[in-house]
Amino acid sequence: MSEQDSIEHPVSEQAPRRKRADEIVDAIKRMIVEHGLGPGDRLPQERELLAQFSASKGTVREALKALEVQGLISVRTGPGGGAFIERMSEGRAMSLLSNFLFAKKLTIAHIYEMRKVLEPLVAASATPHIDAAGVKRLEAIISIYDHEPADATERWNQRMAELDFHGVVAEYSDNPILAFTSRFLQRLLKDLAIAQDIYVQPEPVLRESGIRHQRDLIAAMMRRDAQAAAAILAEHMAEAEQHMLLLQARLEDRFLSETIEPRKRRSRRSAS
Amino acid sequence: MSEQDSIEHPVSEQAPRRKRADEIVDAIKRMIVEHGLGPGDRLPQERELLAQFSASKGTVREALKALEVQGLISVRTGPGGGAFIERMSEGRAMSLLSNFLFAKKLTIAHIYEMRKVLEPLVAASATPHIDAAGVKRLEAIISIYDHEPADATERWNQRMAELDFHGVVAEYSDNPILAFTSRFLQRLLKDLAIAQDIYVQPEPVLRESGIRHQRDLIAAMMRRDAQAAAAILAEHMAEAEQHMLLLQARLEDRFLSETIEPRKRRSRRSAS
DNA sequence: AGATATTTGTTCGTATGTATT
DNA sequence: TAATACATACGAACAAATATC
Repeated sequence: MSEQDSIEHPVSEQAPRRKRADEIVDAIKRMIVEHGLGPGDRLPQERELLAQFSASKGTVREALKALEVQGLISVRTGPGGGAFIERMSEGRAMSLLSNFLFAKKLTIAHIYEMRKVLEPLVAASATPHIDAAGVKRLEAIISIYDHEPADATERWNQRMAELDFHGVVAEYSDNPILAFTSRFLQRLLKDLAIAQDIYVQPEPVLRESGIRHQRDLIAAMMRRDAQAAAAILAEHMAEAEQHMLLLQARLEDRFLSETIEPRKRRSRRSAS
Repeated sequence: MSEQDSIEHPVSEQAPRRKRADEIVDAIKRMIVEHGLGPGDRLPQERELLAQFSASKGTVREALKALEVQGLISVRTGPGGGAFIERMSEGRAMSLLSNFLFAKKLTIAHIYEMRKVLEPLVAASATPHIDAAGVKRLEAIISIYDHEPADATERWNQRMAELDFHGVVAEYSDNPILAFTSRFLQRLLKDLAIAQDIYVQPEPVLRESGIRHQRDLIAAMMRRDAQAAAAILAEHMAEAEQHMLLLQARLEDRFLSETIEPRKRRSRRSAS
């Protein structure tokens, strides 16, 4: 059942004896596309599904749970309730993806390697579509961090807002996969443990420079100059990367000097 | 249960009455991290979980199903069987993500907008790590399409192999998120309906040029010239994009001329 | 190869919870 | 408030898969 999603190569690899629940998952998926069901439409209720697949409640329920986790349906109780087609939220997609990347050890360098080339693209593709409301939102976000933070908490909030700034820009991109990737990278930065350490460090001079870049960006977008917008973001990203890597290096130095043993093994434990 | 994954804003929105099965999902997740369980380690068996959560079999099975769909565990029957920690496969991660992007209407232009900047990056980051075995694999792939295809099927296989070429290069990148994104874009191209139409069209001169680029790339990587590798791929991608957009335009022309009505809504679905 | 023990997979009947009217 | 329509949860019994001897 590893790759039962989407349409795969019909290699017909001698039927690995699928489980009933997984068959039902696929059957319901087919039902959805065949009947052209869209968000908000309702599937047959449990009773009917039981009859249709001649399966028991528990089994059908397992199948529905699987679809729910994939973000394809949501289930409501009560009269008129049942399973309804959903469109997967971006947040859920990101959570699912995070589970995959959790094992791989991502670094700030990895993330910025992509942001350096993607954020300029995002800015350029958002430029034709930004409007007054968008500009207003961007300026509201800037106002969160246009002043010295009072304490560590505010400092942290300011760093999060800086990332949100780029998230809002991405909302105006007409490229869905680019916008998603950009925002996902922002979320990874928020989650990365090392980044979290960095975000509570006082920053040297980056803030003024960052804000200047962002105001320049807004101006460029308002005069529909996509090329300029991209150039500004390229510079901004290069600067941010430098800054993050520098702080990271400092943190690691401090960590090493505080540590006695050079390598402290993180012994995975087994329950067997 | 929309966003119970990872740490979300603790807005404390008055306990939306979580479902038992979802509570168990979270409890097991916590159990995994607290005990530091890694791939291959086994969870307690159903019987024990029933006791531990004092829940019924159906309920814990629902929870296990949810974890299974998320790629976190897999369940085996028989003696010594049970639920085992898995590391999510790339294929599964891509399937999950596809479900999210399915609703958005992606175009070839969207995908190549990203590939143009990402593939050069991939090539550069793979350059220090490619080895003789990798070069051999790449050359084997090239040999699939270094000649005129005999029929439509072979033509299609050749186009798939061209995409696989870049997938293999990505395997040697040291940037996990970059490699994943690159390979995901390749998969999207394989799946995109329009792209599938294009791939059965005879190509004009692109093949020789593409193969030349790829041989140049191999040479650049072997002499560890990351910058040259990136430059070659930038050119290659620009050419491929041109080619795809041109063929797409031709297909659309043909489609329009065959159609009586100027705008024939491409209704994804009929039955509703 | 076959028997057996172990563990998940499925079913059925029933009871409880929840939202609509 | 009560009736209704639906999902949610429980428990016991049985079926199927698989490792071990």
